[in-house]
Amino acid sequence: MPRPVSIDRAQALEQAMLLFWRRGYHQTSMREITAATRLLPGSLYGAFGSKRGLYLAALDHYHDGLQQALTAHLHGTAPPLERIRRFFAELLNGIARDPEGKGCLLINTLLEPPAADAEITQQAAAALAEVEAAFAVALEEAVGNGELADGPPPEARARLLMTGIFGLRVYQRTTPPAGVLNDIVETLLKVTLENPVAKEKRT
Amino acid sequence: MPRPVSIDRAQALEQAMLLFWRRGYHQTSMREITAATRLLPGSLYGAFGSKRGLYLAALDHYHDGLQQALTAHLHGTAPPLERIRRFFAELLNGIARDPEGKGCLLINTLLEPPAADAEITQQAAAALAEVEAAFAVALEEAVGNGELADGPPPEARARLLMTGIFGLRVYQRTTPPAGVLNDIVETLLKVTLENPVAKEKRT
DNA sequence: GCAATAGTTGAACGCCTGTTCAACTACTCA
DNA sequence: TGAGTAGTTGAACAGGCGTTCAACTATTGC
Repeated sequence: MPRPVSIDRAQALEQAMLLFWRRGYHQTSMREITAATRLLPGSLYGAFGSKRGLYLAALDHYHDGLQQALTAHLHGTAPPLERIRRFFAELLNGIARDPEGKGCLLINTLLEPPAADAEITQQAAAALAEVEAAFAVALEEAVGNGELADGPPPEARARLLMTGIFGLRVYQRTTPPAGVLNDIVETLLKVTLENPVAKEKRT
Repeated sequence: MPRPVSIDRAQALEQAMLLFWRRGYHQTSMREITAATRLLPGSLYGAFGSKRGLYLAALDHYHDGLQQALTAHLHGTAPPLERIRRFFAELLNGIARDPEGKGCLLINTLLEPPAADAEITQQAAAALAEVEAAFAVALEEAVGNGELADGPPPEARARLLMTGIFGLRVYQRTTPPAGVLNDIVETLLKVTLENPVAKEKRT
């Protein structure tokens, strides 16, 4: 009986997410979103309820993409340390392919000032915690493997890697000279993953 | 001949800085600033020109405070590694004393979305670069000292420490369980400053 | 005591914001 | 085919924004 939905929710979400990513929550106006999505305010409000609702949905959408990246690079069957290295290589790749310097939407969200909106903060933090958990699993595996010597517990090492990613995203905004970010990752992985008294490396 | 200035520029700057720190640039309105400083728009515009001018001045004001902290903790005469450890201890202290989770104004500035305002970004980045330089000096001294074994060059180690600070500020926003930030710093300092093949530690 | 000077005052400006809603439209089922 | 239904449309709303400026006021040098 009713008129069928004709708006492309997924497409709208993608456009809105890109806008929020580029310009942040408060600096993105609903009018910009209506322009980018070619939707009118009414449709947008019908589909997402409010600007905040749209942001939460955009965060979810970003989260989906992140999970795909995790599956592709961190959950594979390659040796765990190599998977971690690949994940960071992919991260650097992403930064290089991001001349606008958008960074990571989740991290941007956490740092976007008020941090007063508990639900939004919580959602971003939870998504990032998944990455940390994936690191911890891979690290534990690596220790079990003999690939990685004992040292700080996997959780501590995972947190250090996360801190590295977070820090990298801040560093990125200082528009550092080329190569600096790569050097940072190299040093970070060296001190975190190469243990001094390491058992023989597999060649 | 003229009527003398009666507004307290320093006090206004301090209040404005606190507001920007707490709520960010775009979410702080001039009206809030007039309320907090008990100044009227005209006086504020007379003294600082624009909201942007006021923000740049607030950034400078924050920078002054940071330089004092650097002098107090990083430029001392204690052994360099100990100075670095103290600086981080002070950082953790500051975070613990910041229940609002304001973080660091410079880092907040870098992550505040558009990053389009080159001058503002530049000013924040320059202030942070001073900290990095101070780390590098202390690290070089430590290597010269024998306190710190060879390893990654001082610049690389300094960048890693900065990345750690940046990452810590993001972590802080996820409202992690108590002790996690301390653990991160501990691990970070361990892997960065304790070299496996280190020469004898001075006791 | 009186100009001259410049800081102070706060109402007002135009613009932009997130959101609403009554009219309209396209579709389905009987 | 026609009634019913719900998605779509976009003008309009109230309120907030950064900023301005003409009137006012406090001070100083003569």
